Amino acid sequence: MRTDDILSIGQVAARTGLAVSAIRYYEDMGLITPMRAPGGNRRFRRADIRRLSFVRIAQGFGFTLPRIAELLADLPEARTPTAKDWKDISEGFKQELDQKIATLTKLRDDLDGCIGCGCLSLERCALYNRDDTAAQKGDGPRYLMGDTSD
Amino acid sequence: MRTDDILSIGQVAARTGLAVSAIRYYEDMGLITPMRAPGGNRRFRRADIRRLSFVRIAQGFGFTLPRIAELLADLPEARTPTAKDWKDISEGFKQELDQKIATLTKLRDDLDGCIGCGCLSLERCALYNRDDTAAQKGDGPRYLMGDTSD
DNA sequence: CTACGATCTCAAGTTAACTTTAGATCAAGA
DNA sequence: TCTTGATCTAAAGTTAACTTGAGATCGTAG
Repeated sequence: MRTDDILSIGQVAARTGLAVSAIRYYEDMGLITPMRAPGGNRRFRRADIRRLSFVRIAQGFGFTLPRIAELLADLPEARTPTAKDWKDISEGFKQELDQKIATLTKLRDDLDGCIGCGCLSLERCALYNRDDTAAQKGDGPRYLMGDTSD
Repeated sequence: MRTDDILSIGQVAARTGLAVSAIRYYEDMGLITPMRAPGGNRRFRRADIRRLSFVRIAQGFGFTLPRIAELLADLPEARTPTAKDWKDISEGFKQELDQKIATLTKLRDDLDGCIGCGCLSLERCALYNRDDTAAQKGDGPRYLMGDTSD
């Protein structure tokens, strides 16, 4: 009994942890384009499963489905892109990732500082007070991490 | 003309980039509890603004408002928590952050590898094919990064 | 005191991302 | 062939996170 690398929607659901309905929805949204059996049933190749993996991960970081669709449309199987096109696209995404990583890391490190000092209150600690001096000196200071403007 | 550290909802909206309606909504959800002027208008202290910052950042990483409310309820101004309580809570959040950072970093690095090799197709590259050998040898392999199960 | 923009509350509407329902068809074992 | 579970489509329902609208009140420059 071989799995043969071609899966039904139920099998894909089991492997990815996604609901069958969600997988169909993603197809409607253009995130995947599974093949069809003669009878009409969807047939998933491994590439489809990988795309679904990517969807789940990206979604966990706040990317919207349209944005993910863009990334998936551009990244693999793009038709005759120049090397530069490819690189530009990937780099753009990479920069987004870098940005997110930086913000998250900062958040974590601020938290680390807070835990380390044992003050029991973020109100009086690193995460919240790193701008205290700056705040004294004017009208529109930008507090906190990475200038999300407060 | 001092800003005096107490702001109206409109000023907070201007500083944070949030819509006035969103700020009111966050109050309904229990994320902030601004003071009130005698007439009933909301008055925001800097602590409120910081909480709103935190909301925006956490939201950008896919945390839900109820989850953020939990974090905000537990982290600052908790009433008489033991040092251990505090630490446990913070560490839990820190672990979530670490996890997310790890996943993101991996995603980025995989992407880096792909760009580096110039193959022009993720289909044949690191991000997608790191599991090829494992896939050959069985029935339920877990592909891709960090075992999100496909 | 009088405007008039900023806020207020409460209720209803919107959007994204799915899920559920209904009724029909596919697929594989007994 | 029959039956039973998996899939199919299309449409309607759900939930989170807001926004919009209506009508009243606040608050401050003039």
